[in-house]
Amino acid sequence: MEIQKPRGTRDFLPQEMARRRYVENRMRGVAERWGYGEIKTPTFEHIELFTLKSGEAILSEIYNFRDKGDREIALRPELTAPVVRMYVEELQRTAKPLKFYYFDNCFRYERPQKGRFREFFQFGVEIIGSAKAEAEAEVIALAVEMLEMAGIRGDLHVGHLGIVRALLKDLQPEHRSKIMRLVDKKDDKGLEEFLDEINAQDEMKGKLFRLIGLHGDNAVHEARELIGDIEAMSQFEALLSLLDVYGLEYTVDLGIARGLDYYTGMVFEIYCEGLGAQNQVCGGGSYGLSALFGGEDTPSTGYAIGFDRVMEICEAKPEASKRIVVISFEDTRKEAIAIANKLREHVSTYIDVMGRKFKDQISYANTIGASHVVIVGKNELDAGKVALKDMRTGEQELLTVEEAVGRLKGIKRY
RNA sequence: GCCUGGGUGGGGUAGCUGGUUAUCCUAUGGGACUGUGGAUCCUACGACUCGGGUUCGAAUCCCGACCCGGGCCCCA
Repeated sequence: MEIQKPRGTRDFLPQEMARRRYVENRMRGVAERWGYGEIKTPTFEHIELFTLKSGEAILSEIYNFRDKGDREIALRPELTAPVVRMYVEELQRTAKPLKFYYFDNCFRYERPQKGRFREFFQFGVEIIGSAKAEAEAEVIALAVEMLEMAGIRGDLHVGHLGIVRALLKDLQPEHRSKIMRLVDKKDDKGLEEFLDEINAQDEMKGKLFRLIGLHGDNAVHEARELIGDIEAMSQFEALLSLLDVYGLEYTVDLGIARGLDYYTGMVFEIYCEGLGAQNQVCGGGSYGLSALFGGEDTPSTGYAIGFDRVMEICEAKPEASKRIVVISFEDTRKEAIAIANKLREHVSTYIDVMGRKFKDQISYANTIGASHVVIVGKNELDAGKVALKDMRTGEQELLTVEEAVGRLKGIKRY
């Protein structure tokens, strides 16, 4: 019986890895230019980290196990919780704001689908220590630019939980959470039923439905009329005006909600075409998690990009690197290896390891798409030179190794 | 966890109203052409996802598992 990879995991071959690294590096470049520093956290954590954040319900979708020391361990299903844990554990007394980015694999026990795997990759950033609209706007702008660098233009939707929450402030906390979940699901019918069930006032009901239905240019003004002059409203307006400064296009959507209480205000999502049911490539918002993990309250904001979904739709193609193949004969193998080693200081160089004959070596060079071939034969060596052959034109010339290196270094990639 | 479509060599396929040795293309290894590539020829390798059942006989029909795709649920 042949062993297969576990369900929902993937192998990446060199061609695909080249694409992934290319996009990854472009995203890294953006993060670095914006002054964010890379961090790395463990692949596994104590399971409480994730149940504290998301509740016991996530256990069914988590890879967990008991280790030999009888600790309950989980493979990380996301990276925000580990980052905040790291902050609480060792960085609370450092200058704010802290700006981090990460790119790593995460694990969730879910049914695989298009754009959904059991091992998947997230590229994310967190900015820790600021509750200001400036931080929120920066994070959103950074997300958009990162996606643009990957060649992706999505639909940006921005909302603010504080506005809907203010409307619900007199309700019991459990009722509020339940309502936020229903809003997030866009389950209007369920929402209506639940509101009836708890005997919500008609006035509030009406306002709630109007709020979450607001979209587009006038959404903010209408929201202000509905809800009045509250702090969340002002901050949201401040945020939107900053998004204008960044030149971003966005849709106001107060229907973006989160059932979980640690979200503090701004939330945003970016959607793309071509992904089927998993059309969200990026999600983020402002949150307060550190108190939950035993630290001081620290406002933060961040996002995570679904890297695999980005790769699914992006057309970015790295330039193919040039490849050189050194070709030799039975009586010049050793000299050829030495020459190949010199070429390797400057260009990607192959040499036969199959004991192939001359003609088959050229044939192999052809099938792997070598741009040039360096022929090391007795005739050439006697003249102190090698033959450099351009595989595209077929032209060939006698050069010293140094001359050949110079020639190859000057060649543009293609 | 639910609904739905599908699994034939490494890749792509024919066969699938049961009946010889499972078809073809491609890729790969070796060889021929004995220091100049994509060709040609020879040769090798290599599959019915797995397990039950029906049958004289199953790639083909039935059931289950596994895997892949699409949609739900979830989306921290």
